[in-house]
Amino acid sequence: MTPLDPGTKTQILDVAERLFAEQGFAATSLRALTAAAGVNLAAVNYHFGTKEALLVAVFERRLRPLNERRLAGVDALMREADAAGRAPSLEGLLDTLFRPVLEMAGEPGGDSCAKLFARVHLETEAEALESMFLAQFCAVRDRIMPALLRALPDLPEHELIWRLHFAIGALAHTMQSTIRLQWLARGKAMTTDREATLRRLVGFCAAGMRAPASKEDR
Amino acid sequence: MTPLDPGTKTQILDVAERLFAEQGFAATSLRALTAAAGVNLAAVNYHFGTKEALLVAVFERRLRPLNERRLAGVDALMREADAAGRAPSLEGLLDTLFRPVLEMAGEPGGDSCAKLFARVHLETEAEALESMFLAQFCAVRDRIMPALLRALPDLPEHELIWRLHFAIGALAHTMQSTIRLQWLARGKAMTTDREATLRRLVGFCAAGMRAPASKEDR
DNA sequence: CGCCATTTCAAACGTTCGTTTGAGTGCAAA
DNA sequence: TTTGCACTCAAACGAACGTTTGAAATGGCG
Repeated sequence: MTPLDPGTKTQILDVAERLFAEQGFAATSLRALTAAAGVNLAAVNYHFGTKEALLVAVFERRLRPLNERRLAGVDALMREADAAGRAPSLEGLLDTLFRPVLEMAGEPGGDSCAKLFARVHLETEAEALESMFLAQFCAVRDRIMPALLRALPDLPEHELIWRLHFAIGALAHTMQSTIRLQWLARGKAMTTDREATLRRLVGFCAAGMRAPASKEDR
Repeated sequence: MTPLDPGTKTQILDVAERLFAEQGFAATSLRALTAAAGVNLAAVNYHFGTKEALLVAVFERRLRPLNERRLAGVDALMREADAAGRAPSLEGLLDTLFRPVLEMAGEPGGDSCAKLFARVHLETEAEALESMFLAQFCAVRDRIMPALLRALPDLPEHELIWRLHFAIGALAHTMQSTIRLQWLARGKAMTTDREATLRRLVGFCAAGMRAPASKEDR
């Protein structure tokens, strides 16, 4: 195994992330996967144990650095805000939450993982996956929620939860694929530049989160 | 088959919609499906042809009346606006777009279909499904887009497309299940009343769509 | 009743699945 | 050179899959 050779394990992870994203977890057979990866069929079970454990490994490889960047971003924004004696900026927090996801989508293979991410975000393919997922995101949630509460001091917490829920939905739907967007545009060319997408997403969600709460819900 | 007996075909549709939503299409076997429905294994192939055709039938049963209600709603709003000589209300249009989905989720079995709907919205399980899907939604898109353009006359069309995309994401994520919301709330009880959810969703998306476009994108 | 079309049924079809096995390979340390 | 270990490989395992088949029910109609 030379430095250029990614190695069997990495090769499996790369192909798995692509095929799982394209066809879904249950619809992707280990035979097709290992054939596409150019490795032996038994290699998956040797290196990862089971197919389900492979799915968990695919996610962990991407999610760990992604959420670390998010946490570091929130911390930096909070330090800045504390130093200046003011609340953190809503746009800054949303940017910190969204940017690592869009940046991951720009890495080689990351676009597949972003799609897969959006998929599994609403599937319960594996129970082991669900627990890993929740563990990964708990830290982000617990760190960003107080920050958002400070950025939006007039918003009741349960309203903020709903709106963050909506914002995550907008992010997930954006990550899923650009096919729906293209369809929505009826063939009209759309710019899918990362910074522009991020700016639009942040702008949309920031405005939505700042909307005055209806008096029935206040 | 008495009037109380839903009949084999309906029974299959009901159970399929539930199981597909809970476990996914590929992960649901026809054996488990027919056993849960209390019908013979061969009944699916007899009544629907293939498993894939069953999935299409599951969707068509729900989507047709849903999109008819949407179209009628947009037409009514446009007639009102034309009669009064003003633009249609953005909140009204979003309500018309979202309400039939939330109402379907309130019907028996409709919650499953809403989940399934959100799932397949980002899966490409079947090619026949994709074409049925697009055909169903083309009419809605082509009818509501000009209405939204009139409600937001200052917004460039490509900006509107992006923002509608985000709004659909928020809707889809809301429909998927309340589990993620509960997790976000860290166990704090959340009201999931339909009208309140609708009001929040409409308010969030209306504010997001009305946000001034950043000068880079104008 | 007897006829016919529709529907149900148990059984089997061939295929593909995830996983296991045991022999074989290459390589670094002893 | 020999031992040990990490890894790869072809082959096979039993189970489960979607689908097909042909016979048995079912029920309305002359």
